[in-house]
Amino acid sequence: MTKPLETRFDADDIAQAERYLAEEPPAEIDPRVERLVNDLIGRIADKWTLLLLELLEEKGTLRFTAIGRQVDGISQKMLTQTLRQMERDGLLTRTVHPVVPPRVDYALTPLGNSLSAAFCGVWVWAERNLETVEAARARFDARD
Amino acid sequence: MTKPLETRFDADDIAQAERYLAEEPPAEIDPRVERLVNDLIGRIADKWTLLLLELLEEKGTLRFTAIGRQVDGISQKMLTQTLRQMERDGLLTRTVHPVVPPRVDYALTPLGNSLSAAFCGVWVWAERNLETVEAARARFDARD
DNA sequence: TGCTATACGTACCAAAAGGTGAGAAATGAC
DNA sequence: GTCATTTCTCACCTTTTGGTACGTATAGCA
Repeated sequence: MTKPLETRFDADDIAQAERYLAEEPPAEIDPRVERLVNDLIGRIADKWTLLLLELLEEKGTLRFTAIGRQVDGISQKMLTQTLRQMERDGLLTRTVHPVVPPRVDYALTPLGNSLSAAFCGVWVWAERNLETVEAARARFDARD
Repeated sequence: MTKPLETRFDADDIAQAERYLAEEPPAEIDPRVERLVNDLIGRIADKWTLLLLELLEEKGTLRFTAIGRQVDGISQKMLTQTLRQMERDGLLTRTVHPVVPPRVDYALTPLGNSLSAAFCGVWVWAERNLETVEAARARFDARD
């Protein structure tokens, strides 16, 4: 996280996340739907996806190399792959400007913004409980 | 998801998630902390961790084989590995009963519960936007 | 005297994920 | 003419991940 949370999540994002949390869940769940949801969770719960989501939420529209420079440790291959996947899932738009050298802009869609907002609580949790987790690990590793 | 969300997240969980969302974020972030948070996110944003978290939140205390039976597709090895990792991170407790045959109970700690609550918004998002994502994929795959 | 049940550890192997480096395509700067 | 620029794709290789199968300990039961 390069900026405080308020830079990345505005009042609307937080309001939407709260609406999600307050909302009535569906009464019964089709096992077929269940499988698809687990599948979807498996897809979006990916390190690079999460980091790109966060970055684009914070910075808005960015081009390929700019993203690469700002996400520490990502290889070009992973960047291309993750962006393509997110585009396929409808999380971001990819705009190719037919100029030379090529210029491609990436930006979150409303769907991408809503996912980012949904993850807001997880980021906050991670920030708040970082030390607790570190301490738990130290304790675990210490006992024999 | 085998049960509606209200089965897994009670009013307290949701209230806590809302408190997270409403809360003031820290003003500035140490790059060292940033690295650790990204690291932590990478660790918990794992398919099996998420599914175990969900299951234990829903069912409470469970023993090893019971978990294995209820999480579709997990191998014994992955189950052991994921449980051990979660225990190390302080997300769950492992209680060995010295009986024969052995009996080991797993249950979430308050920290585990809070993480589960933090993921509440993501589950809701996945449920609500499943069809949107599927449609986006179909559209993406269709255009040559 | 086997046989079963439970919760693993471990060794070996296959599959998947990911890194690296080359190349492609077109144009403006030198 | 050639060099850099940008956004990739592709092929090759290494690393990581995960599956399978087998071993272990021990009390109760037939």
